[in-house]
Amino acid sequence: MGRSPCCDKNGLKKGPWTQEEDQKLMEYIQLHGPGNWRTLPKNAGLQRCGKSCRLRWTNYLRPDIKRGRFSFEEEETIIQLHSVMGNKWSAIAARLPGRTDNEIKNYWNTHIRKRLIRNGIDPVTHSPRLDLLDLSSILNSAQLNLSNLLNLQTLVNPDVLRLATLLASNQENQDLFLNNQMNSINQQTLSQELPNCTTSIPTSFQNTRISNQFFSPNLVKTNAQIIDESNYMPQCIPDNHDHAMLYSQNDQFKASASENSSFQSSDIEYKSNPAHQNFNVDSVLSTPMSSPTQINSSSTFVNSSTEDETYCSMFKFEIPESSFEFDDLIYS
DNA sequence: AAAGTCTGCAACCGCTTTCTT
DNA sequence: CAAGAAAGCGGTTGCAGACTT
Repeated sequence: MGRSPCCDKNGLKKGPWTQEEDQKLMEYIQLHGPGNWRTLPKNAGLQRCGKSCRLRWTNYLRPDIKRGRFSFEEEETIIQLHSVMGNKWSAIAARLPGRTDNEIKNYWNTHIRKRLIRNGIDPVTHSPRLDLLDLSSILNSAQLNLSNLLNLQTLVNPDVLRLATLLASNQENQDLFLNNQMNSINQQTLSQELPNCTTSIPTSFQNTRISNQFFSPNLVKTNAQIIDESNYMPQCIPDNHDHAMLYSQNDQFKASASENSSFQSSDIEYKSNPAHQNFNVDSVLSTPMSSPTQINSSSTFVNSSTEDETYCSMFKFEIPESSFEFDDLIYS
């Protein structure tokens, strides 16, 4: 069947609306209400097609539209809903009173999407972009070298062995390995350990798991600065023994930690999200820096805000000496 | 200061879904 | 039930203003 565009007719105006046109449209709708868009332009004295009038009304002139910058809460809602619904802008807009689907779509494309990409998060899947992972530091490790892997083949996780065969291979294979490694550790090694999060668990895997399972409903977000910029990238395996990074697979949290913490409690500002019911930063900040900090669902904080719109949340914790042993990769 | 480039967003396009006759 | 119109929807475009060179 197909329909020709409603604005194809000669004489109908296109492009930005003038104040006079807006006024005519609003006055008409105030008198007659919205709807019947086909006849509306003629009756209202507008040289526009009905569709153009409808869009102008629904996206701009409607009295219940909230204008202005999106709040943190709105942005969090958009990200969370998008992770579930994808590009269903109207469905997302239905849960954000006063915001139109067009506005949310624009905001996503111009702000949120870019920020997620910048932070190493795939805006489509809301997962970390493992293609950005740099394996070089891992592979240069004395404990994680090729000979070790091959010598221990009877003990280690089969996925680790796969690494040995993939060392000279391409990035895609490396990604595959890491995905498998993460999944197997998440689902098998850690299943009995959580939610206590003992420090015997390889820290990076431990927190990847935690953030997904326990923190995602309680998003805390603020302007934040990464402590160690050089290490701010999606990374699941500690790059050395006293520093590790973590992030969640759905952009709910990102964090980094260092045994030689470069920040002190007094340096940290934090904001709590009202939606985060169990937020309790004091318990973390009161924990002596020298003692291991156990992570639990009520222990989060964020670094001080910066000019940059790099949003992230951070967990502070310490990694015990030599916590990341090669044995950590062995099935328990 | 001028030209070029980037960014944000309103508006449009065309396809799909829903409604009306 | 079918056909056509209206409305809904998501992707894309174009332009004004901001920013950079």
